[in-house]
Amino acid sequence: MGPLDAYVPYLLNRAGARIATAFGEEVRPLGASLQMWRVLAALRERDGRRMGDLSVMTSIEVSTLTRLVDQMEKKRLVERRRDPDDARVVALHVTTAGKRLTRRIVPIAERYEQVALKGFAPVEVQVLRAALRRLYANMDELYD
Amino acid sequence: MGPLDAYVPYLLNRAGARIATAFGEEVRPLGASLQMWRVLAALRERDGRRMGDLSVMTSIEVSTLTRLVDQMEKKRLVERRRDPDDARVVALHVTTAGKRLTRRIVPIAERYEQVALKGFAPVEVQVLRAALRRLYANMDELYD
DNA sequence: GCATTTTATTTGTAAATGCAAATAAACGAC
DNA sequence: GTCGTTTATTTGCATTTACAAATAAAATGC
Repeated sequence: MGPLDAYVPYLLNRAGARIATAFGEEVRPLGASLQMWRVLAALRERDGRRMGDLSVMTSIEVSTLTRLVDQMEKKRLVERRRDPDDARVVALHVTTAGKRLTRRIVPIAERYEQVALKGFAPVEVQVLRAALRRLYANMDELYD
Repeated sequence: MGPLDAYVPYLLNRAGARIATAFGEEVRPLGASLQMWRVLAALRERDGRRMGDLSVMTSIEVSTLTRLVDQMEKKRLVERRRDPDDARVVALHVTTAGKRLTRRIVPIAERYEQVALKGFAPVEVQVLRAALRRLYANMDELYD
């Protein structure tokens, strides 16, 4: 193996860690955390997702997610609702306060993406997105 | 903001989390963790790095790193040595056992990169590396 | 050279995390 | 319809993590 800074998993982690830390600091004053934002963002796309699906989407372990959602419920950002058709599943719904907070974070998130991608041509961004999706899908195969 | 799976920080985190988890499971039977590997990899490149530099390189918070190094010392993988010229700094040195473990992990790490990049043309890999470095550097500017 | 500030690491402590076990509901076989 | 199995979520508990304060040594100003 060559130098560390040619090792893709390293570069990936390093870039991800830096964005995550910076973003987390930015949303803390709003009473939110990066992980909370991930949940809100997933629900913004489609409300009423179940815990398990949220766990997959956000890459947050289910047990961690349970406790994170506990906090978010205390803050009245989301609401747990038992699925009437299948009482095992819990669906998460964003409250009005949750939507308000989401609206405040969205522009911050947009700005972060812009900063991260400063100097990238639109094509380059597309290529990067495609590469990251592909990389993720490749790792999938290890789970069979 | 559009769909989540077009949001680069999301794609970045998702891909990174998946590699990290899978890799961590793989090295656990060897008595190592992903974070330990990061330290070993950084020292493989240059032995005797100081704690602060290791923290930056590995994206592990210094206080977390201290405790991680405690464990690694207990396992006799590394050794702390005070710098004789500047008694504030602690330099980390890999032991023989540490080198042995490193040699066992390197092929696993190589395999993981190969799996992650399966189907990528060499040029595409280079473009990805460049993009990730650039993205990291862009985030740098937030720290001024 | 002494006091002040800066730099490097560690420690205290609370919060976040992850695995495994527990709970609870639905499904399937019979 | 009951029993064993699978699926979804939560809880118990030990580990990891991070922020802030503490320690300790060097550099700086005077």
